[in-house]
Amino acid sequence: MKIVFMGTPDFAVPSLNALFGAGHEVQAVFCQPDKPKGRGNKITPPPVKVAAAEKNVPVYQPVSLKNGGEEFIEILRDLAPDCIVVAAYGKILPKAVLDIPKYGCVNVHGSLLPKYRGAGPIQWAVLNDEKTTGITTMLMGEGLDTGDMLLKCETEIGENETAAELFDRLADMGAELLLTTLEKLEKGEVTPVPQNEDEASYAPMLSKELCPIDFTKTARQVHKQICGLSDWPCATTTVEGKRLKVYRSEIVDGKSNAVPGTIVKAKDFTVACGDGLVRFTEIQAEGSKRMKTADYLRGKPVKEGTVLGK
RNA sequence: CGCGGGAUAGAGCAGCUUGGUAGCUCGUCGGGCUCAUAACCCGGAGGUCGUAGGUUCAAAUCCUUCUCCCGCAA
Repeated sequence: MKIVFMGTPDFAVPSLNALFGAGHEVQAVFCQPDKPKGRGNKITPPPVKVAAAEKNVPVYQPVSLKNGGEEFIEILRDLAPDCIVVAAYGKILPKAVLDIPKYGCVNVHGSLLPKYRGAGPIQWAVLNDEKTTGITTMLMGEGLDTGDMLLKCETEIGENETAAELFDRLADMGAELLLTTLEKLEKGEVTPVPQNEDEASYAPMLSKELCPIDFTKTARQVHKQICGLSDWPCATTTVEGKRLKVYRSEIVDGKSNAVPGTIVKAKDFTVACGDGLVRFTEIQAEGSKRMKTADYLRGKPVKEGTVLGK
């Protein structure tokens, strides 16, 4: 098929590469403009742009497809793709674009729609302690992730699985499901199913306001917060006034009457929550690298009785 | 030129202010104790102190260059 691909972050890269691998003709790639990022505010190209450049595919980075994006819509009309594939592109496509391809615009979304529409479906599924999540492919409509569904693929979320790990798994699953979807779409073997609006929920982009750990919550809630925010933006607390990022944790059997946030076992960084205990297993201190908690404690032991977050 | 922290043995750190013997916790190897052990005791190996210069009788330490890593803010 002649395909135009639209996507921006890492999540979209496996899908793009899958299109190449399956022999589709990728005519062009659209992604967000390069943005200042990280230390020193260096201009950084999105991962999809890098992946496309390796294959020598033309890359377009319109600021908008709605206002002032007419020239890009002309480009799309001239290319006349059979299908536009969208994976975490980060922009709403106007109807003028949706109407161009013969087979429509196919979106790869990281949740079991209609749940978790929006920019952060994978992380929110972990944060909310969902047992399963998955990938949904759909024909895009004008709303935010509201289009008719094509295929789904479900997977379990591991007890200690971080959002980053799930993210990688779903990106690969999405790539696979995308190929299947295109195949069936071309053969007319798939019937679009409307989403049930009553079951819809919204998963907004994560913000750093979610990061500070509230130890008065249950151990399970704290644990899932840590998993869901890892690697980014990452759950945080403080030790003796210094910031500590927590990348991984485990729920520990047992109870403590200590004030929530108290380190009850210094040897393996077990902390009391409102109900139950959690153990940090991978952390990062200010100015230091991310490391296993055991490594951290060798150089900077913590004291039992220390209360975190103060 | 956004702000700041860092690079020392396989791992994590201290030492730097006030230059002068390479230190701690752990791992590793050997030995001992023990019914036994991830516990305890004794001993050993292992480091161009990130790179390149400078100052000095002498630099991990003071000055400058470069590289890499990290937090914050966007």
